[in-house]
Amino acid sequence: MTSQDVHPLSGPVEDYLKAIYDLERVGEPASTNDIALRLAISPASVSGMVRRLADQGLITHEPYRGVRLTNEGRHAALRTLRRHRILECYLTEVLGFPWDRVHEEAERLEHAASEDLIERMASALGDPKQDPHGAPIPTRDGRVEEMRLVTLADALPSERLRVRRVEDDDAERLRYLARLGIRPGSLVRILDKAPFEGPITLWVDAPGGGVTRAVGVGLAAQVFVETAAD
Amino acid sequence: MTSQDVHPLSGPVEDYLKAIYDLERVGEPASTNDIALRLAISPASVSGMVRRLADQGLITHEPYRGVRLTNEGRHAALRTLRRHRILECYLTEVLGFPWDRVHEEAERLEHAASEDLIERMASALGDPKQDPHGAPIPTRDGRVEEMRLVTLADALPSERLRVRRVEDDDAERLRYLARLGIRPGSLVRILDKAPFEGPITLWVDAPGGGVTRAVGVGLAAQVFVETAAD
DNA sequence: AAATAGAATTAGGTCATCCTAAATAATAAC
DNA sequence: GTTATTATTTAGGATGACCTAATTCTATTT
Repeated sequence: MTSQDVHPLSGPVEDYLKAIYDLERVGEPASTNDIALRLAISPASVSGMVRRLADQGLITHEPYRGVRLTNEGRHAALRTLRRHRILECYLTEVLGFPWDRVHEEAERLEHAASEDLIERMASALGDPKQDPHGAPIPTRDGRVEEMRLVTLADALPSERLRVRRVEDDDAERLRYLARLGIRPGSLVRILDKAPFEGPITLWVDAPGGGVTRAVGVGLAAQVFVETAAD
Repeated sequence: MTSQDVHPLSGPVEDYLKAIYDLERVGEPASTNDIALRLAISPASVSGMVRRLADQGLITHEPYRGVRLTNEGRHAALRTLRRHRILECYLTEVLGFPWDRVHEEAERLEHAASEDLIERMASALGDPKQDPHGAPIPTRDGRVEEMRLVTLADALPSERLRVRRVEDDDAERLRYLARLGIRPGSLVRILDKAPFEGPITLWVDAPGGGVTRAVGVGLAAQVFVETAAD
């Protein structure tokens, strides 16, 4: 019987909680600046909202040290994340949305869709475990296993790597990655990493032999990989 | 190249336009009070919003005489109406939503769904012409044929009548109508209209012979019928 | 023509969410 | 350990969308 069961959270509030969840996942409490950067709003605005979220018991705030989700806040964030990711799955798999446009659409729908709608979509899909970009979908009761993955920027040369997840927040990046053949499930191998943050040369598996590609460190940091099983 | 192509309309604005569209359909320009009643907000708030809508060129306002949609406003209203009704169809037909709950869900989603999403849903459904409650769905380019129908409260006894449409804005009413066997497509005949706004006695066609039902005038006024071709 | 009922508007607020500019606190650099 | 840099917060505003209470307008009734 927590407060937001009665008053549903506003769109902006849900966005803050998602952002904080994501920043916190890296380890440190989320800083005002990071939240501002991620939501593309001014730090001053974040300060204001942070107070309100803390008042509502969704986060704890140690001034100048950052912000952490309470259990209630984390649950709310995971509910929104589940909505978002189920929507992404549904839009791609059932309605044929292109890979690079589901994020934006889901970003708006997630605040308007009822739990009931989301669960109907989830059932229609057979309860998917990952969204189209490889992000894990929280369960109804708020569990996720966030696999801790290495990015392509951190991985070492010569091992065979399986792409597991790519950041989905930039449509153009997604289109480019798709053109390179990099998407969850792809098999890649780092051939070379140029020094001074230079380009990373990759072998990318493809039907009919692989191809060689080069990507910058910035892009590589948005691609999460795992050592390939076989 | 009208203004709202750039700045999409807010949820509340879309709701005002829908309400005005619906009120205007009856003939007279929409009055402040009627709009307020329909949106369940105070008349004072409507006065304020009306000024803004007029400034944006979505309506014309003759003070103390009412409000009319401009072409631009009408188009916006019809776009929203199309969204709403396609959503209702999709929710019932594809996702199995119950009859009485689609309105509420669509009411929220219509402000968040992109045209693209709506058109994908429409295609998946084979471009439906009516929503689950019998309301006509505007075309992409903003055409509707609003059939002018008579309500069950105004219809005369003894003719065979075909239910064409029911108001969808009250879930409880919809559940009750369904229990009575009254939904678009149903065949009914008025057996008796008690005086002084008294109950209307109906014969309602049903599998395995018809049944007799009685409804109040208020309810009957929410049911639109046509003389049955049979 | 004056009085009055009802509808619409204005006046003055609130709340959530954003903003910029200025002030302050924490951290890092010398 | 003072100074500079950077992060954060406060001060003061704006906007959109609502509110209640008071006022003004229109239309109707006498």
